[in-house]
Amino acid sequence: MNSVNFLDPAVRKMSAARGTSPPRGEPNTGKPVRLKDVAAHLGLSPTTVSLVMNRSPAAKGIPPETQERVRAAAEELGYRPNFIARSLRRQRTFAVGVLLPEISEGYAAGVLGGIEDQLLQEGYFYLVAGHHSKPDLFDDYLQLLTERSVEGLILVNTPIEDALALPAVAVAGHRDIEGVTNVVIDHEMAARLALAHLAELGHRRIAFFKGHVHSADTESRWQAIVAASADVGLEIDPRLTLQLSGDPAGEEFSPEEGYREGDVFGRKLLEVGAPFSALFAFNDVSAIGAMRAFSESGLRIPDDVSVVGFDDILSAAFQNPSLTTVRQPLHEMGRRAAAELLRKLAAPGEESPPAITIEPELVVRDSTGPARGGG
Amino acid sequence: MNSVNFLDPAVRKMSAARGTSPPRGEPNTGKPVRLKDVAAHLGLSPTTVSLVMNRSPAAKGIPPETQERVRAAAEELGYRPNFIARSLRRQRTFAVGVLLPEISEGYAAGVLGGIEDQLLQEGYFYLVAGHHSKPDLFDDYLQLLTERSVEGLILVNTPIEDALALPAVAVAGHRDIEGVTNVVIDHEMAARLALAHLAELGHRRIAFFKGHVHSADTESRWQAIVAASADVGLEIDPRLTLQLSGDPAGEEFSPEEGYREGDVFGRKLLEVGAPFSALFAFNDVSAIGAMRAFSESGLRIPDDVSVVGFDDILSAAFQNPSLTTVRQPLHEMGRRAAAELLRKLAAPGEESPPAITIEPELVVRDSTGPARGGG
DNA sequence: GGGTCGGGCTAAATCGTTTTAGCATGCTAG
DNA sequence: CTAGCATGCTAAAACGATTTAGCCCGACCC
Repeated sequence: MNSVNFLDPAVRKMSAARGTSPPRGEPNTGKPVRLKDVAAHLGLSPTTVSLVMNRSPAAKGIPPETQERVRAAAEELGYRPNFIARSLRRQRTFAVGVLLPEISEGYAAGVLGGIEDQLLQEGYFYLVAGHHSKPDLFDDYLQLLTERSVEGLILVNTPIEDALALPAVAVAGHRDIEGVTNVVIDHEMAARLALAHLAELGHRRIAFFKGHVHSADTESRWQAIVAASADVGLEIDPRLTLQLSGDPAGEEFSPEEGYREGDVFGRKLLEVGAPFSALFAFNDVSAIGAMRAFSESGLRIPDDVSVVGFDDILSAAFQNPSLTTVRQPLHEMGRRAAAELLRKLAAPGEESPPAITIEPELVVRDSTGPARGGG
Repeated sequence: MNSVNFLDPAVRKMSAARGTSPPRGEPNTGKPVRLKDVAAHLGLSPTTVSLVMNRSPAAKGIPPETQERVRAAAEELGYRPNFIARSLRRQRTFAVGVLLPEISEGYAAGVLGGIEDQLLQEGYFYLVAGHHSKPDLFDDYLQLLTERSVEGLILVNTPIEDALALPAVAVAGHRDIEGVTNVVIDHEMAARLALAHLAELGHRRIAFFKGHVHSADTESRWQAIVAASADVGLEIDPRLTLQLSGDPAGEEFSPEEGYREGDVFGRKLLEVGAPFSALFAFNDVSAIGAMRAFSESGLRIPDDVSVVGFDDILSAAFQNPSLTTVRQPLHEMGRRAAAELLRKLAAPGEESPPAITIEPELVVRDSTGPARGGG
């Protein structure tokens, strides 16, 4: 555990940086070079070569001169250790499994990007399985990943029932599972950021879109909004609080649907008749839909109504006007999830936190402005 | 090769579907069950168990009754073969490597989704490495992937110099590399679709955004546009042809930059003074930027100017007006790339096509309409 | 000169499979 | 009675590393 060796990613990184690749000129002779070949070439035993290459503490008995010879030969022959063989012997694969609905979905792709960065930086690889939200595939892929000896799991937007046999971290996990750390956004902070911003602009009557009942985020975020409203002295008008219906899988519904829903609910809001000068939507797509509805009703944004979204999807910046929104740092969430998993792997016994909260960020753009008159 | 065995993905799929997981009630007893354990439990040799589990042709000598006993025991004990050990022995990993700039970028994520679907369907996994367009990382990751014994490579938007030691397929490959199959979009068809659509609406004077000089797509698409224009009898006015500058890495530049560039070039177009009734942009982000510039100059879309984009990014549908665009079927391109790679792996000797062209699709939305008056 | 110690290595077991080569046993054919 | 041949299995050698337990040799000590 405490030995510095070649299997250790840190050492791998070093040797990679050192350019251990075979000399430019020499063509790759058919078969790869094995440890045995290097040993034979030097008239030494594989043991010796292995000890030297891994900088094993047991190699301290081997004189520096021999060590140099070994390393030179390895370089010359273009020796690259076979990771499979190593994994088998060491019972370590330096690989983790990632379960997610599907990659093309914006949310998961963003998180995956963060996971990717962190893992590769630490010398790990990962295997991804997209289950398209079909629960029976969860188990199948869990099996396959386990067969492949992944050391841990990251679940993105993947609800599971039972405890897992491997260390795991969940992003947007919808349940509390024993031993699984959840990476969640700090809803209190998100609500505070958005409401403080609107309050500062003079808005007093604010409309809200609540998320679908089945989404885990809905309740915690709503409670945070209620609390933050009280803090800044705002009253919430139930008539101006609309619950989106969306689809049962939570974030899974298609952007188009969410957009259309925002449009529909934006109109509903106008029909209510109660005055409001701002909308805090549950997510960007519904905010964009609502903006369209408002515009078509002749309201100008932000002059007549300010709109705040949630997520900061790519197109938020491209809207006209561009959308003020609470950014979920998806990349960061992926990074943190990966980092936490690696921590668990490194310290198997230790207690790990049940949740890691990530700070959202308010991105102020052009869809919010001062409230007119009474707000 | 022609034997049906347990390592064969097809067989794996079967057994996975059969629900070979350990009985619900029994808790996972610490260590996993090995082949040897099953053999010991039955009083048979590991050989026999292996032959049966793999449905090896050599198992024909083993009576059905024994085979049944073996399978029952495997199921009962919850035996799952260790993939690592298998990979070592068989010299097959059923894994491929994917090199791409980064996942969060819309293009690569879309393609990766397609790769994912196809590979998992065929029983393969994949290892992803994001090189952030740093050429020195290409080699490093290539090394790491090779060490991990991937069987082939898929390069997404990853320009390489030399031939590769492994079977490979490139998506948006910027060069012709010996032995690497390129998956490319059918630019001729794309140009025909867009221009026919505009011509049909009566547009005669069309402005164009050309891509950055370093992007591989730029030249082929432009030539396709020139050819298609001739076909429908349109003349191209050089004054209305603006070359985007973007960034050297081609598609790599950030959406924000692309958007801003579209805005700037949209204005430039208006300053030229030559009349035009439609714009065919190089991609959606520049199209969206240009739409903003046009709107701000008091032009109405599509009444005064029609705009056609390229790519069909998520936000194209959310624009106001929604953007008519030529869709690059990224998912499909990923699928095809993966399928072609698997084909190469299955038929090592065979010649493979230097390129696979994918058909784009015109998505007509609200940013295009009939040309007014003279077009 | 015998014992001990350290220096410089190596033999062999191991990880969990697959696969080749072949060993008993019993039956049949000649 | 014996060669030949199924039948039903198994021993053992891979695959390519890591790692434990020593081996051999010379120097040193007393």
